[in-house]
Amino acid sequence: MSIQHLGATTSSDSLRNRKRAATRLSIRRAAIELGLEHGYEHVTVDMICSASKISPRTFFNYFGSKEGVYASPNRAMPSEQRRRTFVESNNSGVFDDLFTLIADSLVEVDSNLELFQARRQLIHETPELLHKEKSRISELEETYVGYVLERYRFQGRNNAKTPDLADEAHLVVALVSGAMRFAMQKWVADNFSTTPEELVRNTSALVHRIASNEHWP
Amino acid sequence: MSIQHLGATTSSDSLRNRKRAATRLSIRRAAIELGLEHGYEHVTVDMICSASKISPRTFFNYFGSKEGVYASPNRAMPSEQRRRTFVESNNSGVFDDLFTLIADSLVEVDSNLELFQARRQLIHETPELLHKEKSRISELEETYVGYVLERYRFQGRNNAKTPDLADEAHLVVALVSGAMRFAMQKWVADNFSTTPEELVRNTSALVHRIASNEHWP
DNA sequence: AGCATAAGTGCAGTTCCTGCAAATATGCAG
DNA sequence: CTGCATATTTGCAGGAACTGCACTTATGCT
Repeated sequence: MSIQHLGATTSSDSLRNRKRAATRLSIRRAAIELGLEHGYEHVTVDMICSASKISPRTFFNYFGSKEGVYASPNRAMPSEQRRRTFVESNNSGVFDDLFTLIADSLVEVDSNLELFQARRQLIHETPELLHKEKSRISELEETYVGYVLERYRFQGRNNAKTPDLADEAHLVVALVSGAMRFAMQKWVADNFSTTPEELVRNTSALVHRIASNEHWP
Repeated sequence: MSIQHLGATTSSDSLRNRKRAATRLSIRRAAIELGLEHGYEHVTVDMICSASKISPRTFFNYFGSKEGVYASPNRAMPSEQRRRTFVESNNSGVFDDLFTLIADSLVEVDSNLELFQARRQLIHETPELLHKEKSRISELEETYVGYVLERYRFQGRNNAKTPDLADEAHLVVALVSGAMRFAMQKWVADNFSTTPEELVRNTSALVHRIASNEHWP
């Protein structure tokens, strides 16, 4: 087995990989189209399969479950670059910085904008899928807790001075997640008309207003 | 059909109703016991049925789904009394008041404490059930948004002065939900050792600390 | 062209869940 | 106590999601 060989089979645009990607896309396209037409619960995987001309077994090889075909195809993880910026930033509060970080990583839009929006709409009108999407996001929460802790440590805070530092980090992430859910919901409700930047700005402003109405120190 | 008759059949402790409640309880007991023993995904409804000596069809008559048997049996809606107090209160900020309101309504413990804790533990160690529980809670969010808006109006705020008042209410609820998820997670992690009051106090204190570290007005 | 590997398929079987109709239990009237 | 209306439980047939396994087909080298 030569180096050539290795290079060829692992290259991301071999015939095989391109074909795989194309099949994957056509299945998702069919699934979303059928979903918007008949509603999620009235679409069977057999329908998706005949529409995209594959066997049910292949469908499950690709997506693992019926819901899987409607899941976000993004990794949604911030780049190392962004992570460092967040950890070492001191410009603004954790809340705003983390909110922006997550927003940026969510907004790396699908290659296909049309499909992306169709998918969003379907998810929006299907509570079951909406819940799944939410839990997918919250699975990353532990990662973000780690980032926040790194940032705290970078600022010189530690467990000796603040015994419940981990709790504080968890709560920050939980609060930001709440704000994020609000923002995303508003985004789909507005039919994606606002830019992510505006959205972030508006939400931040609202948070500030709420905070200033509390009797907090 | 006499009034006597009507009174008897609708009374909540007729033989029928008591029997129903007993069956319901015994099914749940069996399901949770099996869940803790084998893990949620390795429990089939047939197993639950033979353990509680009913037919599968009856199981679905009672709970509608396998997950249903593990769902919280509480309504988790605040009483009218509490609602009014929240709407008309002016002591503290919305955030703290809403957080307390929701916490109180969640904590009306099950009649059977042992079963309640067993259920909590099982949910805690079963991501799928945990997510379901979360979405069940978030279905009440619209109700809470209504409460917050009522409170705003009671304080003399309205859409004329604040066009995005509804957005503000939604965001408040989203933020409180985040804090609530944190608190509940901590509660199960601590094995229910802290009292709900402590939990609320600790979480509030953390929120205040976080807020004071932000550069908010 | 031949061959190793990857991708796709067929099929049998499990589990969750539903509709429908039949069997059974309950509680009241007479 | 007996019968009757109503509530509860059950059996059965079947649909849909999903998995494991063995088998065929396609791909990309040499």
